Amino acid sequence: MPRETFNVISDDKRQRIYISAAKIFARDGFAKANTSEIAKDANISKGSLYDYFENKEDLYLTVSTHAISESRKNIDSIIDHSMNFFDQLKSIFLQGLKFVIENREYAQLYANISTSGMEDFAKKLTLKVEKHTADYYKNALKKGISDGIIRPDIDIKMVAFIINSLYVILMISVVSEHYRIRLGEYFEVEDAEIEKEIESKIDALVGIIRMSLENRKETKS
Amino acid sequence: MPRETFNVISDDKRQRIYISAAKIFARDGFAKANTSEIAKDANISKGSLYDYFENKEDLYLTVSTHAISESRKNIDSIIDHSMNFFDQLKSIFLQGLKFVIENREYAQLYANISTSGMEDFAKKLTLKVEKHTADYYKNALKKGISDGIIRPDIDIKMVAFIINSLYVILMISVVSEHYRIRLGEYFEVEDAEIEKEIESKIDALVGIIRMSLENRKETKS
Amino acid sequence: MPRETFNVISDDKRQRIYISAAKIFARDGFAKANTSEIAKDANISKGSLYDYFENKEDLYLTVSTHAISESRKNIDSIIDHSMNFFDQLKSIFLQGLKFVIENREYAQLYANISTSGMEDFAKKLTLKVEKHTADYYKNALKKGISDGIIRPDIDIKMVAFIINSLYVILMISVVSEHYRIRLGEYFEVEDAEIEKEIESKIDALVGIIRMSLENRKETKS
Amino acid sequence: MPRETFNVISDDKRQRIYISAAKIFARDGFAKANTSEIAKDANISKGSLYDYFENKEDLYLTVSTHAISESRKNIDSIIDHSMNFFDQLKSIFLQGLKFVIENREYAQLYANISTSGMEDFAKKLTLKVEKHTADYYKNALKKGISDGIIRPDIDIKMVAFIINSLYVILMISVVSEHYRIRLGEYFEVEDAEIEKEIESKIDALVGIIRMSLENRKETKS
DNA sequence: CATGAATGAGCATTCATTCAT
DNA sequence: AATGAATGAATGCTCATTCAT
Repeated sequence: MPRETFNVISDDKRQRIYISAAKIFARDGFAKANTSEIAKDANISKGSLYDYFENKEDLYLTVSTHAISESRKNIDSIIDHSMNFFDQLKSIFLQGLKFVIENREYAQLYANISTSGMEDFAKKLTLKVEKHTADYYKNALKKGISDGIIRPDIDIKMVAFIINSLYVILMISVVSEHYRIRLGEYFEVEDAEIEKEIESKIDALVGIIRMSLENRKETKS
Repeated sequence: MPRETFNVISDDKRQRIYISAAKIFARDGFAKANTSEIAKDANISKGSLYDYFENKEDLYLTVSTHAISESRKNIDSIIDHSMNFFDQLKSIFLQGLKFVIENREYAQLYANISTSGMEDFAKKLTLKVEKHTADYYKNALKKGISDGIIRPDIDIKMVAFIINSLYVILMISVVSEHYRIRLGEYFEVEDAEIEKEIESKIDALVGIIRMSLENRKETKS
Repeated sequence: MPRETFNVISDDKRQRIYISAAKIFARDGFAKANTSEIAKDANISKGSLYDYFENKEDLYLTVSTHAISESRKNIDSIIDHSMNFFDQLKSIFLQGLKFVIENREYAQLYANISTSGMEDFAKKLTLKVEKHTADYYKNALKKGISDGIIRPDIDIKMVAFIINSLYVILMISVVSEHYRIRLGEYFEVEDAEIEKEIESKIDALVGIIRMSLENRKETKS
Repeated sequence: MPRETFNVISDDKRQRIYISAAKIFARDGFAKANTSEIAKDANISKGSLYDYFENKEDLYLTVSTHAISESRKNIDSIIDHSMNFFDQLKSIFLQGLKFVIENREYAQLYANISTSGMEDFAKKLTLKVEKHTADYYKNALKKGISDGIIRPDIDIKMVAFIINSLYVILMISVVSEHYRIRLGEYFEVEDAEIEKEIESKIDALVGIIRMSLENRKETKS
């Protein structure tokens, strides 16, 4: 929904806008964020911002969509469908963690969509994000079953939901103060160690998932 | 942190303030919420609001703390430590769902703590909420192990974290537009059916958890 | 349409607002007028202005309605229905002129309603102003006819329209630069003498009207 | 005052600018009108507009002058100085009405000059418009007197002023919401019938003027 | 000559907070 | 203790005008 002009400007300028808007929206949330500050931070004028976007909401939606799209591209780029499902999972969790650490604002923008007052944004953004991921998990599970490495009696929808829920919570635990503190409490680690802790626990987490899903007959044979 | 006067006023007035503030903060989020509207909705004057609370943040903190405390009391009241762990889990999930449906605002207030701009609130609120829950799960798991119904080789912290994460996501999926849409996509149901869907899936979810944790030797014997 | 609060404040403050708003709206027109300047000029805060009025339009409408109502009250107060119609006319024109000179802003507010972009205001204001005046003229003319001093064959509606049109143009000629220059050109006088010129010509104008309307039979008899 | 470039461009482009600017200034008034919209409507760039005109005011002045000049040319073209004065009057009113109906924007531009905030414009525009008309009426009246068809005892300046005032009000009553409503109230007709009503009343209006001015001796003889 | 992206002063309106009554 | 009028900083957005291309 950004105006035509936004697609015409230099890549550099467009990037600065993405970065500044992501940073400030991520830090302050939609309502508190200040469009003037975003313009100043991106080193453009307020007027230009409104040449590129219809209004604050349009800017927010655009930058959030961009953030989500980048996150997805990042994950998609490392998925190897020929890999064993559980190895894929591990790659996804590790790569996701890496991306979130390097792009905290993007994860925060994602987290904010679930907030009060963001219902309109959720209606416009959520489906396009989640459907892709849900479909991936469901298909990968089906394939795992037909490949004989996953138990055929699982509830695919439920398992997909559970796996992605754990992914979401882990990633948000990097960028949200609340979830950081919560994770620190569960794992009994200091704030500064959260990222390392998460990374070190991914193996174990995928192990638990594997233990629940793996086809035992397969294992025995 | 509310002023002393807040504890002196009639229970009815205090309740009205809790209800109105919860409703409006839950609907709009902290930044967008309007203190005048809260005062009007609670049928008190703006001046009184500022007699009871230092500022908007104090009001928010107070009402959120109240909401979280109510949620906890509700869960605690139905926990029966003598029950089988998995049955306790099922009770907790069902009771939590019921409470969230009846007190959507409370769950929304909880969800909002994880938002951008709420870091200060998280620092003040999160620990007191999560520690209690984390401790419960860890102790219950330990007891399950010593009772022989839970495999002794599990990572207690991790399992506690996973179980509560699923609880949190399920509850937030009732009240957050984003998570509702997401859950609808995973389970392939319409928005209107979300609550029923969650309720109907709790059995299966606890079943999966049980399958992963249950002590097989015990089962075999 | 002003808010309740506007009726509650001190008369002095209310007057200051009327005066400042009338002055600035009259000087700049609706679009160019600055609400901050009005507040400052009235010695109140911007916030208060918006406590009293919903928005700029509401303020404009309120102050214009007040201006028109004052103008009318002023004329009504000197109309003596027992007087000869032509003498009434003369009183009205003279009194109107005096009021306009002393309350230029009020006349300017009236003049502005006819401007481009003021259609919405006209729809809300015009009828209530003009109906009263139109009715007065029509009734006074009817009475003049039945009293035998006005020719019975006149087109009452047309004559009422003509008389009021001349009144309107004369009054606006005091306050509108355009109409001042125009009147100066017709009467061949300098700008500084406009008011005196108008006053001195009222006799002649009413004389012309009388000449057109007076019942000649009556005169002859 | 437009820049030289404005006289160099194609007639078509110049016309488009006149039409678009007249339309938008007439609709919104000077302050509210948007130069970007005018440029877009005229199918030229904003930059070009500022190549042709110094600023918004220059554009306004130029287009208003053009509008007034067109109005005058239109009237002048049908005046037949050899005609009886009252027949000339009738022609002028009828032709003026026709022109206003077909060129509403031009009449609105004229009407707007009398508005608050337009004083500078009035100083630059009014005289050149009104002097021509005032002179015409004064001369025509003098000729009428010397021809013996108009009473020699009239106040020529006053009569010229009155006649033109009625012309002005009638014409503005077509294009100004305020004056339309007002006229509708005096003549007791619906808005949709205003134009027809004015046309049908021109005969009567000129009749009244004739009755006041006509030389009775002439008539009797 | 023409273009339209860029600028930033300017403005209507909101809202947390204070304080006189 | 309660009230709600008063305050003014803050903010989203507009638009006349400029200027590099």
